[in-house]
Amino acid sequence: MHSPTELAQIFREKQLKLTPQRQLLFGLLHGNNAHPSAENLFEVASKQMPGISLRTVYQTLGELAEMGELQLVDVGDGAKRFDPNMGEHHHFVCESCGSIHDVEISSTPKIRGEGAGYEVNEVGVVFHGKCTRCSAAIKRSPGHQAKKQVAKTK
Amino acid sequence: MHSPTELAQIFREKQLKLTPQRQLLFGLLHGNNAHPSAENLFEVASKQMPGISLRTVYQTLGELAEMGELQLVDVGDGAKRFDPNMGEHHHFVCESCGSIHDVEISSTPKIRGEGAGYEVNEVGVVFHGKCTRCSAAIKRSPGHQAKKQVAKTK
DNA sequence: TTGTTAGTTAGCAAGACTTGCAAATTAGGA
DNA sequence: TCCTAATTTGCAAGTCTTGCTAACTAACAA
Repeated sequence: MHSPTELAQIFREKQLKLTPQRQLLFGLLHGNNAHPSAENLFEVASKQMPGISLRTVYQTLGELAEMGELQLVDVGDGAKRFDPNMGEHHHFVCESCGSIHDVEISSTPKIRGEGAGYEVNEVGVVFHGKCTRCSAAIKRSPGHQAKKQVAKTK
Repeated sequence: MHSPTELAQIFREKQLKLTPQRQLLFGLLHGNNAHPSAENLFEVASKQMPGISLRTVYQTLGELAEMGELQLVDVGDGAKRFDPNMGEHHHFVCESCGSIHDVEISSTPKIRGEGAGYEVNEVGVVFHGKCTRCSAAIKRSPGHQAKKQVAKTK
């Protein structure tokens, strides 16, 4: 996604208003590689701007996604995640702490037997496993699990 | 997933009862490659057994999934899909009609730069595009889209 | 065939995540 | 400073799923 400054420019050109809520969110999202959900962002935003509405967060995220500034990531835990990294990449989901990491893959998989005739526009790859931190934590203290960080009971 | 007969055997061994509801669902799922949602199955089941509860469908699907008889597929359209095909395979989602197809891939993608040290347990690959039928339909009548089959407004 | 009981089903309420709607605000130009 | 279209809010409502519990029944013994 573009920088907050560039986004301001883009919004101005589109006759969209540069509200404090939007500016705050631009800042929170820029360079954010934590793959936050709308709720996550709302919590953080609320600290800097008490009173901001969750509805506004959803609204803004939706607009940015529609403008191609954000990528929606769905790891099947119930809530959609927003990723400002628009470069081609895939995701690793830690089944222990729930964290999501951007990863690159050696080569994009292809459907075997092209006879199928599918017209592929996009390929999504999601790895599930244990992240470096959790994997190490388990080795350190067998029998114990790292605490959930982004835990979701879904 | 095992055949209805085999499942009956497995359930018996586990002291689980062979209710008509379960037997009906075993039959509806066996060999089903349509990737139905709980609601989908409920609709079909209701025709053969009016009065069956959606709650029961969820319950049974959950049990089968837990027993490793079903695979949960999430294509991000809101509802979980159930796939009795437990063999290693991936999915193609038609963005035109919403249908989901099982596909095999030429080679499982790997995370680039193993230095990351992730412990991968599972890799999910989802292709998005147009299925053979929809792709052909578009060529036949430009400007028109095939009707949604498994449409979801999510 | 009947009785017993642990396992099941059916309903309904409730929870999580989103979105639609309408009234109240406000950014930004005149 | 004034105006107006764009925004923000709060709340209701919708979708998918699960928790809870009373009523029911498959499975087995007598």
